[in-house]
Amino acid sequence: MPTIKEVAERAAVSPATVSRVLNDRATVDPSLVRRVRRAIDELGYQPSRTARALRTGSRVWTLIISDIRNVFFGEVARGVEDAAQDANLALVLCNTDEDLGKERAYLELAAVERVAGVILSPASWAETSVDRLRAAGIPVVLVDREIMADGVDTVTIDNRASARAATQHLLARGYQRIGCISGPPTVTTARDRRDGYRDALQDASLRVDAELIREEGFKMDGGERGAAALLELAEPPDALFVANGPQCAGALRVLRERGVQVPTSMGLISFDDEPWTSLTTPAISTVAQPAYALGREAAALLHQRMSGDDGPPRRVLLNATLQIRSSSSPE
Amino acid sequence: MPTIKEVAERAAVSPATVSRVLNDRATVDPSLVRRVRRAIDELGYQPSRTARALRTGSRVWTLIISDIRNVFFGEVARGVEDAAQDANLALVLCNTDEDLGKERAYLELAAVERVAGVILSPASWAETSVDRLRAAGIPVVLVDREIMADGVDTVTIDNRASARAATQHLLARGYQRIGCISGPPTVTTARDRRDGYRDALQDASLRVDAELIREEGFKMDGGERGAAALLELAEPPDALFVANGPQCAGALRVLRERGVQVPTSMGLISFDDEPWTSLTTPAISTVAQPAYALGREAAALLHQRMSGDDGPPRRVLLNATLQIRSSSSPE
DNA sequence: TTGAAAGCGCTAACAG
DNA sequence: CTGTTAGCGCTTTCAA
Repeated sequence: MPTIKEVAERAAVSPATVSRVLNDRATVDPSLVRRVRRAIDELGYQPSRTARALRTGSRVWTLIISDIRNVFFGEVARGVEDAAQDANLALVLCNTDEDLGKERAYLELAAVERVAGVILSPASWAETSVDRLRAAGIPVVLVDREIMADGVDTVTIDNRASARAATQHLLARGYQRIGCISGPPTVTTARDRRDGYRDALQDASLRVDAELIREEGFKMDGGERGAAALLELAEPPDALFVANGPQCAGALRVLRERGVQVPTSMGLISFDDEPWTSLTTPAISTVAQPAYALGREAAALLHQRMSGDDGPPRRVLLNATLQIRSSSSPE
Repeated sequence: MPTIKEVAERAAVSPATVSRVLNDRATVDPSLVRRVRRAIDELGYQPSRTARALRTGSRVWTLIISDIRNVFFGEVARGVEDAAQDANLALVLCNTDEDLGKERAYLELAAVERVAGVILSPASWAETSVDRLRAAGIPVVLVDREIMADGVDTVTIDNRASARAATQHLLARGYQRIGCISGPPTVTTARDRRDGYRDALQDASLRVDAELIREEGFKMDGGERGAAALLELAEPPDALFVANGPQCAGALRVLRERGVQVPTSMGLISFDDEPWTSLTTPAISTVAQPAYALGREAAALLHQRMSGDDGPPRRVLLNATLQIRSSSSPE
């Protein structure tokens, strides 16, 4: 791998001049520019990002998501990725699998590497800390989920309102006793979606029955456990509101196994409009989140912060939409 | 952020000694070690990986996958990730979305960054080139798919044999006219699965009808197009062999829209045992790939190469298994 | 066993 | 406009 020095020698200029050409500084004589460019081509020279980073700081963003198998985060990642490419930044993707230990390690790594910015979908509201990053002056944007510490930019949807709308939809269709499978209350999306569910019941002057609410892991097996528990109730629900896509797959599997008919014996609506939700029989009603847009929006915010914007922390809300299909119509 | 120099001053030693302690060189006096360790703790010192990389090369692996929304690659990534963590290496994940331009950019980036190793699921057999990496002495392992250039380690399943087994299964169940939806023939998995399908027909002394083979993109819309085209044939198939998970979702959507009954009017078997395949009605028979294991295996191979193993190129084959469900039983 | 010094490849001040 | 010089933070000779 040729270095800047070799290019300089070949072009018979100093390394500084090569550096200027490389960085499009206007103050170089056109004839020298040409000579340098030629030397670069002939040698197939590529500046070392490592060396450059040592001087100027990195051109890398870190995106830390909490579950790579959840299609939602895949879409978020694509949004961030496209934005990063537009901004000529490299993107490092990390997956915590909802594990606080892994998350800590990745945050630490980002701090140590002095990356240019971090987009994070935190594994927990109370325990996830971005202090190390902020202390190091690295801008952080949260996506999808929030944390306790304030002053951090976030991009989310209005989870509570969307959950409420979804639950109201079930009620409007005539379901009477609605169960809720949500995620760990240590995660804001889980908490907010559960609260939105409650809101809807209260709007309808229905009692909120604690045994109808199951807070399980945000993965497939969580949905399985939640559905199993609700079915075993003395008075089981006649409809289910489920708080994320993987959980919905799990819940559906259990309903199938036990021969519970959807939507007649059990109505169903879930967060996350994964591709397969329109393929089951019946097709599943969902809350469709603008996942790609969430990613892009978070990236845009991060970019602003990198460019020196130090205005007050922003909280961007995007709109989710109900995707009504047959799983939520009793007849 | 404190530097090695500040630690050295505080411990009243030279930076060289701090470096030795940092790297567990045996040749440091125990009392000095203690002093240095203390200084490190007190300052909260963390060595800069950037600076270190400039001297010693990076401790980063790059994993380049071709479609982040495909659950299969999510599992592969988890396998690589866990292995990387065990080996105390950072992992950078890149997604090409099957785009050769993006792929080229990521490969270039990996070369320029002089990463410690690359695991790649190439977007194309003929056009993907790892020459830049190999010229730079960076070890490469291919996962899931192969490329034309030889001498590169690969970890895959036996796609041809598995496709053949899947098609044979449909034949054994009595389907007579089997259609094939595969991916772009520029990708080895697509080509091999198509060939395996052909093998099965030939084994059964059936004519291979070219119009029954659709080679589309490896994403959902590819499956939609393939299924639509096959249904419009003068003599449409009575069963479908589909070459990947996203395509299967697309194909199924089209069958639904047109009211084609699975498995009675149309048998179905597909590669990739995605979580939802057991949830549709009927549940879908699949070729289950050991995705996580593929990732781990590729990582293990890369690790060997990093450790100086320069034996002949290896070709690791893992076993896939048929997951038979109701979509492939005509009665 | 330890320290001084050089250098990884690049950029930025400062002269000229 | 250009070159010289210094230095980013670390590791690694080489001497002592």
